[in-house]
This record gives sequence, structure tokens and C-alpha cells, in this order.
Amino acid sequence: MAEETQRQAEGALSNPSAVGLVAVIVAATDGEPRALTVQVGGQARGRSDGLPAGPLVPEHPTLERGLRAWVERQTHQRLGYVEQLYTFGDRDRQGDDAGGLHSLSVAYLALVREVRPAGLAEASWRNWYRYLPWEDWRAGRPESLAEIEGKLLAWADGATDPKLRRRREDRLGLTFGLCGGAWNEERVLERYELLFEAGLIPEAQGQSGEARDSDLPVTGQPMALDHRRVLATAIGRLRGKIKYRPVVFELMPPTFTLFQLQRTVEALSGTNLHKQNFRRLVAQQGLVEETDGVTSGATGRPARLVRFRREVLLERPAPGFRLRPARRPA
Amino acid sequence: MAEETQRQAEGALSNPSAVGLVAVIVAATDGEPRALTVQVGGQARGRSDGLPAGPLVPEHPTLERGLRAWVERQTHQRLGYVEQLYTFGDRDRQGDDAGGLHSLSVAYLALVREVRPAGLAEASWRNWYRYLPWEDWRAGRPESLAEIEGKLLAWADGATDPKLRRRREDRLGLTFGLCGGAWNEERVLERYELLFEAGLIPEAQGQSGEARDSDLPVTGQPMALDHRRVLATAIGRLRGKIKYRPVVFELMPPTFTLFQLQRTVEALSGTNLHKQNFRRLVAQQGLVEETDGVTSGATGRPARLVRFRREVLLERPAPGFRLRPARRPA
DNA sequence: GGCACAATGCTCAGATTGAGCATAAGTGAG
DNA sequence: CTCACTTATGCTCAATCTGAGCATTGTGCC
Repeated sequence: MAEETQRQAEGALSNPSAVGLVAVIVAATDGEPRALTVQVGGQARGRSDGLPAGPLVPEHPTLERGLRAWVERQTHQRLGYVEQLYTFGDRDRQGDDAGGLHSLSVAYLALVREVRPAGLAEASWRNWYRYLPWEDWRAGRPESLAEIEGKLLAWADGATDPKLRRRREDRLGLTFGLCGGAWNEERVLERYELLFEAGLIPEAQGQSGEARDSDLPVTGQPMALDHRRVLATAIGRLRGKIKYRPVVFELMPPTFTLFQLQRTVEALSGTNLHKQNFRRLVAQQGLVEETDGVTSGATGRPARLVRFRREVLLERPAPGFRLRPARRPA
Repeated sequence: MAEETQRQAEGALSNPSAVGLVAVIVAATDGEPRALTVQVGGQARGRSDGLPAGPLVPEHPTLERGLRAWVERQTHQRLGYVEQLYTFGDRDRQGDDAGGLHSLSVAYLALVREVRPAGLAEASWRNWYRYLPWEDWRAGRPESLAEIEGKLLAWADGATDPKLRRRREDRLGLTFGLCGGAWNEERVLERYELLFEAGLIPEAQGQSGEARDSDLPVTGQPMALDHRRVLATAIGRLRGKIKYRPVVFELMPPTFTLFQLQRTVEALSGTNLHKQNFRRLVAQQGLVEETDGVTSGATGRPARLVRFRREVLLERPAPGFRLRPARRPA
């Protein structure tokens, strides 16, 4: 085996691939989660929103540093937290086939602290729920879900093979909480993939040239290529991460109120939290320390300004917001 | 920005990369965690253990399916669970520079159920703690840690810049639980990287041709290229995953005893668990169901054989073994 | 039968969690 | 100036979960 392995590994050299980087750059302002988008696409398929994507720059020693340099140069945004998300390499999903070369995209998640006007004309910050509206449960169950669920159930029902139908129903329960399942806010990608398979995502038809405007309002704004999938991956990852790592603070200004922090966490996770319990959590974990400042101007009692306590990283094994996933009613 | 982005993205096509796949194939037999290794390396640097690595096969629609096909063909092992781990692309760590091409490795974690003799001569199953001995705390704190810690402290102390020294000490606390920190069994990669930086990993010197045998016993058996880093990534990921996904069952035979299950979880996480509480956990989560079978032959009361309850996937949002990370003594 | 051994059952105090009530401290209207 | 309103913050309480240990039940062995 080793022989064969080695031979093949070297074979890869004569079989090079086109590799690109994609970045999901996230910020949160005014309690809304935003991603940096650009306009992409030629005149053929029309222009559409996309994620910033760039080449793999061979000058840099690591992929991450290459990404940092490239994004910082282009957006003039200092990237705080950067994390590799996933490497996408589906032939049939990439959209562009790079003429025989296998084409890969290494996707990264980046968190930035401040939202500048995004200097460059065609880049803009967009609320990420614009692209995945069913993920926002902050105002209760999204209305659009009713319609989506109907279509999903029809899709599951449309399977002639009873085994397949059963499996589809199970997946609906698992991801969308249908058929007696519970909604798990982390399964963003699984939900998107399910919608994709069910044919409810226009991008799925994109390559075949069909235009399907009908589903736009319900299943969200499409993006170029497979970028909604990348976005879904990022959101799911971030929603998981905030529970055991204090990454939210990468999105906060130097000082903030506990309620602003809560709003940000809620924005990311797409759910609402119990206010008093949230502060208890933050206090217990020692995630923040008070400053002298207080808010003013707004209505209501002024709130104390706090700042992130970096020391918590050394004290706690997994500091974060352990928002328990909703327990199923026993 | 969009313009520039597009131009550069297309630029990537004229700047192709060599891409390979690496697999960490994990099994657990007799309560020991094992990884499939092969012998790699030419005569120049001598042969050493490595992970199975192969080319990116363009025929397959997805990376994962390519990996599955390739591994199954080579090892005759049916891969159960497969998960993408990370894409490694460090210029200075890869070992082979592929002559100007940027070279990437997409690493995967695979869990297999049974350990066949691994048919092929040069492939063999190895206890993974052979490569990362400090990660095995099942028999208490590993002895080798004393020596490792000494060297790490010396390394931290060796920083002339007091700020840097402080940072190194913090990292020691965070990863190795030194300086008042706690041991977190998930930080496998961070520990490995720290040892690497501290110069305690022979592979770090590998490229410069130095031979350092002195550290072998304490810092574990080296591997080819950067494969220990890949292994560390896999272990860390798996240790995290078992807490909220029932992936351990991919490693178990169709029926097993609760204690065998516990031994497997312990093998992966490298820690010991309270027996009674472990069964309570498993029972509460509904992870298994009883069969009619019982063990026999061994000493002591026979144990009931159980099997994995697949339905749990549909019932619980995050079924797994929530072994709480050790709380710091307040 | 009696012993060693492992499986299994059960208890209990302390910590964590989910939910709500109560109070404090501002703003703006009348 | 006072009241109504709004948001911040403090505190309680029951339900549940966790960590740890004691007790009992089956088997093989002598």
C-alpha cells in the first residue's frame, strides 16, 4: 500500500487543482448579524450577491495568513478572529469547472470588530438572515417556515420508495423540527442542504439556466455559486462556537453593555434569551469586568459599560454562553 | 473590490496547486485507540510511520466520496463515519514543496468498526498514544509529562522579552495545565503545536536534517512529514465530538457491554470515567437498548449486551457523552 | 458454601438551570 | 414636581443535573 500511496501522492503533482479562498466576514452592529458581500457575476447570468473570494496566494507561509493579508488589503478591515471553516470541492456544486481542473475552495470565517462603510463601492454589509430567513427565530417562529415546511413535506411525500420517504421525514424532523423533532439552531448547514436537495434553492437550478423567482421571498435571497452554503456553514459553526469560546467579543466594541452583548449573542444564535439568566451566566463565568462608564441618552435606567476580561481564557476550560439547546418536552 | 476579486479568483486558475488527501482512520479494539499507519519515506531520510495519503481523484463528485472510494479500495476497510478535518497548507511545514506549486493537504477523519489484519503488508494499526503519549491520562497523569513540563518551562523562561515570556507561560497554563491552569483533553492540537514551537518535536528539525533521538521516548514516536499534527487534529476533534454526537458507536461492534463502551470512550478521551455515572448517562440519553445476550466466560457477573439505538438521533438534539470538562476548583 | 470479582441499583448533597418577582434609576409628559 | 414608562439590576425558588459513594446481585472458582 505504501508504494501505491506514494506513487499516487506524487501523481497529484501532475494533476494540479485550482484552489481559491472564500471568506465569510462577520460583524454585528445594532444587534444584527452581518456578512460582507460583493457583487459578482458577468452579464450572462446577471450580477448577484457573493462572498469575497480570492486566490490562494503562494507568497504567504500559511493559508490563514494569506487570507488575512488579502482581506485586510482589500477591505481595510482588521480581521480579529479567523478560523478555517471547510474545504469545498464538489464538482457538481461549484458552478465553474475550471476546464478540467478539480477546483477547490477553502472557506474561512472571520470576525471583525467595527463596521466601516466598507470603503469599496461594490462591497456591502448585509444582514445574513436575508439569505437564510428561516434561521431567525428572534421574533418567534419565522412566518416563512409554514410555507417552507409545506413544500418540504410535499417533497418527502413525493418519494415513491417508502424507505426513502421515511428517511426524508426523519431528516425533516432532525433538521427542521418537523414530525415531532426539535429545532436545533446549530444545524444551519443541514437545513440548507435539505432545502437544496428538495429543490427549493434557486442556485440548485442555476447551472441548468432555469429561473425560479417564485421561491425568492420564502427561501431567501440567492447568492452566487455555492456561497449560501458557505454562509450556512459559517453560521452553524459560529453558533456552536459561542457556547464554549468567547468569540462574540471579537464582534463587540471595547466597552459595551450586557444587553448589547445579549443582543449580539441572540443575533448570532437566532434565538431569544432570558435576560436575567444571561447576565447571571456572564457574571458567573467571569467573562466581563465593569468599567466606570454608563450609557446615557437612551430611555430607561442607564446601563453599566463593561469590557471583556481576557483573563477568562486562562481560568476557564471552555468559557462561553452555554445556551442549552431546547430540551424536548419529555 | 469585486473587480479585483474576480480577476484574482480567475488568476488562481493560472496558479494551480498540488492537492493531496490524508486520512486518519481510527478504530478501537480492546479498549485501545488505534490509527492506521503506513511506512513512508525513501532511503534518504529513512522510513517512518505515516498516515495513509493519496491523491485528489478528479473522477469523484465530492472530496469525501473520493476519499471513501480510495481508502476502501486500498485498505478493504468499509468506512463508516467520515468527516473532513482540516486543510493544511503551511509552506514551511509540509516538508515537500512540490517545486513551486503551493501544496495543500485535505485531511479527513474516518471511523471504522472492525480491525481486520489490514491486509496490506506495510499498513498497520498503532495505538495512537504511541505518537502522543502525554495525551493518555487513563492511568493517571503520564509520567513523561514531568520531563516535558520541565522542558516547556525552560522554553518559556528562555524568552528574553518579558511579554513573550508571559504569553508563553499563559499558553502553557492553557494547554498543559501548567501555572495553575486545568487540563482540557480537547486541546490536543494546541499542545502539539506548543511542543513543536518549543522544539521538542523532532519533525520540526526534520527538514534541516538534524537527528534528535534524545526526545523520542518522552515526546512520542515521530511520524513522517506533518502527520502527527494531522493526528493531533483528529484526536482533538473526536474528543470534542463524542460529547454531542454518538459517533463512538461507529467504533463498536453490533452488540457490546456498557463497560466496553465506557472503555472505548475513555480510550478516545484519554481519561477515566465514573462507572455508575457513565451508565446513568447512557441510560438517560437512551443511547442504547438491551439485547437478550449476556457476556460469559470472564470472571465476575456477566454483563448484558446492548446495541446502539439509532432512534436517538431523532429524539435528542445532541446525543453524546457530555463528560463535563474538569471544573477548576473555585 | 464462601470468596473474589464485575455488573447493576440506589442515594444524597451540591451545583446548575429555567422562570419569575421585586427594586433601582433614568427619561419624558403633564 | 410628580407620574408613567422604560430599561437595568438584584434576588428567590423549584426542578434538574452532577459527582461521588454505598449496597446488592449474579458468576466463576476453590
